[in-house]
Amino acid sequence: MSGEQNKIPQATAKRLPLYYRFLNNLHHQGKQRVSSKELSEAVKVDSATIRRDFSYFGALGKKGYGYNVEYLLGFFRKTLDQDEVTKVALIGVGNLGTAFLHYNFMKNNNTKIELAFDADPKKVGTDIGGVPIYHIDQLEEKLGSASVAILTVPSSEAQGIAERLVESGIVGVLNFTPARITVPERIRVHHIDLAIELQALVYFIKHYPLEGEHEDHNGFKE
Amino acid sequence: MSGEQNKIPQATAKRLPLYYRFLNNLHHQGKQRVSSKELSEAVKVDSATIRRDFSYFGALGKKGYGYNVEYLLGFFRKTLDQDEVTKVALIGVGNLGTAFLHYNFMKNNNTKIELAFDADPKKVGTDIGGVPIYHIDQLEEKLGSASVAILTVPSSEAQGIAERLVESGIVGVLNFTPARITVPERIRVHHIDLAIELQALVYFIKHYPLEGEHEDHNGFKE
DNA sequence: GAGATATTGTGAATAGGGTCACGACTTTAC
DNA sequence: GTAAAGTCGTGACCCTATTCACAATATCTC
Ligand SMILES: NC(=O)c1ccc[n+]([C@@H]2O[C@H](COP(=O)([O-])OP(=O)(O)OC[C@H]3O[C@@H](n4cnc5c(N)ncnc54)[C@H](O)[C@@H]3O)[C@@H](O)[C@H]2O)c1
Ligand SMILES: NC(=O)c1ccc[n+]([C@@H]2O[C@H](COP(=O)([O-])OP(=O)(O)OC[C@H]3O[C@@H](n4cnc5c(N)ncnc54)[C@H](O)[C@@H]3O)[C@@H](O)[C@H]2O)c1
Repeated sequence: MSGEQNKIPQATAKRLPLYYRFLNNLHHQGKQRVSSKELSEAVKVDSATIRRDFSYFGALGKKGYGYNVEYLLGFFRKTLDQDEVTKVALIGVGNLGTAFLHYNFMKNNNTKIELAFDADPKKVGTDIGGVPIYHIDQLEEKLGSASVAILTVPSSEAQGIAERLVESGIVGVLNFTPARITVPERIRVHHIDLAIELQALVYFIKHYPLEGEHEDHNGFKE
Repeated sequence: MSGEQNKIPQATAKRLPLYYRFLNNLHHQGKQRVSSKELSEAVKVDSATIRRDFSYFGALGKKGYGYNVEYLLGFFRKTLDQDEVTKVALIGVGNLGTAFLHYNFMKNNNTKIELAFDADPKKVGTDIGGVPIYHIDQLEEKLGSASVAILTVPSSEAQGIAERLVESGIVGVLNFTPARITVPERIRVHHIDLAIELQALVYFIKHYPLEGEHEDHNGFKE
């Protein structure tokens, strides 16, 4: 069922939502055609990479012309959305979790946070941005057909909750806690570790200073 | 200054804060030695990769023994510049920005959000988690020696603010907006695009379902 | 319609990381 | 002291992704 358009590299798959978003922008601006070069400037991805990415889906463009925005958009809509909304559950309505709920995650895409869980009785029973908050004790009972979970609980709770989620049929986890959770191999876990992202950025700045390609050395002191 | 221990792969550099964090845990647990295999299980990184990562810094371990936790920790502290705090400014104290300020970013590391900016007069003048919030009009005036910025403004504002930040001497940006900003080459920008992370996770689940491989992949000889 | 120009799609080369597998060395057991 | 067990550091290999560079093909100009 899902295995037909098979060989798309993962790196490409991660860029698809980005392309999709920018194509939407272009479409709203009334643009009818776009070249890989233009798109490259907008999304900051090399134009050859864009052409290669698109080519995995066949010949979507026309030589000497570029790509038809509307056609491309329709194509991505089918490819990304699969006209099927994935239900997402959010666990841990604290600082981060609340922000995500308010963001009411996606306007034009295939995911929706349908429900949330917390251990705090003050939060249970309320809703944020239309998403109801249940008590974590009701996890198994309420989870329903949600297949993806966003994990924003304290890190000490992460492993235990992850196990319950897996038991309840979740197949993907977006883990914002610093804990590295252990789950069966069939479960996909993506870590987003904000503290590490910041530390890594600082490390790169200090250890791999980017040269401004112009020779103008303005005061890099030792 | 920074160019001596040069050839560390970026992938390695991104894992260093992770190692550091787990080594700290081990140290607090009173553990004195650790093998790459043990560490591997904790951080979910292949043990050969860990050894390779460490080896870029020289021979930090002892054959037949493993690594001395305290020594390794001291080494990473120096390498990651834990002693020297990088000042960070946060721009846009909305849902996400507020969460970050409350998190009071890092306990055991080298970065600190020192100040924040927003355009909303109701927020200006207050502080969150001890971080003062200034008006965005005072950006140039107050920014001081902050060298990194966290960007959590509406995406329409991102490019304009980024330009002002660059003008004011910022060298790194952690961009949480969906906008792809254009900056001089010497500026390092890391994008964290939460919507895309979620979409990509969903895409992977649908198109690359992980088989629950019962066969464990411990291809150890014998 | 012809020549100039634009742009794709892709083979080939390059870059970048991850993993295997084993020699070298250390520690542990007895 | 000797043998067994444990673990590192790394050469060799493999895989994935990126980039170059160009033939093929389309559009545009007049
Ligand atoms: N806020 C940030 O900026 C930030 C940055 C990086 C990482 N993180 C990580 O994200 C996670 C959440 O951070 P936060 O700032 O939102 O923390 P928080 O303390 O504000 O929120 C945690 C929420 O989880 C709830 N909770 C606690 N135990 C629970 C359980 N067993 N089941 C269900 N809910 C439970 C709490 O009631 C609370 O609402 C933490 O692991 C943190 O380390 C946060
Ligand atoms: N909240 C989320 O979960 C989430 C998820 C993914 C991406 N994002 C992105 O992160 C960014 C922030 O999201 P948010 O939910 O915190 O939005 P928000 O609207 O809650 O916050 C934006 C803040 O920026 C301030 N602001 C507006 N214009 C400004 C300016 N010119 N200078 C300084 N401050 C200004 C506003 O006053 C507000 O406080 C957005 O670009 C959003 O797309 C947010």
